[in-house]
Amino acid sequence: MVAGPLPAPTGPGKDRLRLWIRLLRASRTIEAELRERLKKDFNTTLPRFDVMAALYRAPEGMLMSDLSRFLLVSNGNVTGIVDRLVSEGLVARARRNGDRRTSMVRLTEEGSKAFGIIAAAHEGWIGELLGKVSEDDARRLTGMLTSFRSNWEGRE
Amino acid sequence: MVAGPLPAPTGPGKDRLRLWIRLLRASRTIEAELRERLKKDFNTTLPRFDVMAALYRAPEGMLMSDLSRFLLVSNGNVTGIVDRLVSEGLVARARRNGDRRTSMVRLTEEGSKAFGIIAAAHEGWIGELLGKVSEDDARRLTGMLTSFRSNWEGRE
DNA sequence: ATATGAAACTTTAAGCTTGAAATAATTTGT
DNA sequence: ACAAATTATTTCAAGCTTAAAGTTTCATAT
Repeated sequence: MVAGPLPAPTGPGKDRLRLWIRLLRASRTIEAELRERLKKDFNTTLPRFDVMAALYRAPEGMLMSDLSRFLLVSNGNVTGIVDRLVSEGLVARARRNGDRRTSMVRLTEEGSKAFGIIAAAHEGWIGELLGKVSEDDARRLTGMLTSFRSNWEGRE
Repeated sequence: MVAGPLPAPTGPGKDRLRLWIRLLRASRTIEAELRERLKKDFNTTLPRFDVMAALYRAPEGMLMSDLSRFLLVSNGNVTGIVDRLVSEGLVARARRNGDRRTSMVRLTEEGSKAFGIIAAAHEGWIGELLGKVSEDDARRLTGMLTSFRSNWEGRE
């Protein structure tokens, strides 16, 4: 996937292939940097951060399946990450009266406080890592990616 | 990381944060689709495909550390993936005369043939998945991401 | 009421991923 | 020549990830 810059293929379809390779390399590069900083500065991981970010935006809580859908990862995956966050006291599962299959997952007070601090650092990092992208280009790129997403969501 | 579309934050730095979120969601969406197709159609995985793609471009072979650097993953990671490819007969390690710490890793004949077939399908998939992105936007986006990369490489 | 099926979640097995520690071979400084 | 540092790689432990199978609970249709 992360194929290379050297031979510069040409021909129909190659432009999109090249775009994909660049996209993937850019996101992997940034992801790797974020992982490292999350580990060094806050002793946490990207998946944990992702889950906490989702929950932070949903004070009333989320179902496991909501988290899974929102984060684009499998059910079983979320189970493990939430288990660890619970054991660290950052997240709580609350059984519901209505449906005993489900539980509302939400940040604890401690989790919310911790996330606030990490999120502030995170936003600063992104500003730094993407600093060379002009505000203008950032908006334009975002627009293109958004239209990609809406096209995509018509699928499946 | 994969934070959401809903509240649409505003303020300085938010444009870049939003860009990053879109970038990550786009690449995860495409990656997930590719994984699934690689599994279903060829019973292989994205990491294996990545390694084979790198080796395909280097008929003379690559060192483990070259692979690691090129693919942006850790050393130990490459060891495992290559081990599995070797056990499947798709890749071979060749001890070198000069430096007995290293070995040249290359595709076997079988591996090269297999990769050719998979790569053709892969290129078709990308064309399909990114089909809604105009050639023009594709080139522009690629350009922006390329300049991001060159800025980045000045770091560390 | 009760079987049938669907939904929400967890568990499992296999593989991916990292950072750190361990091994082995080469290079460098003296 | 030889100790020390460096380089290339593997091993290890912990955690992430998926798809598939299993469990429990709920909804629906007789």
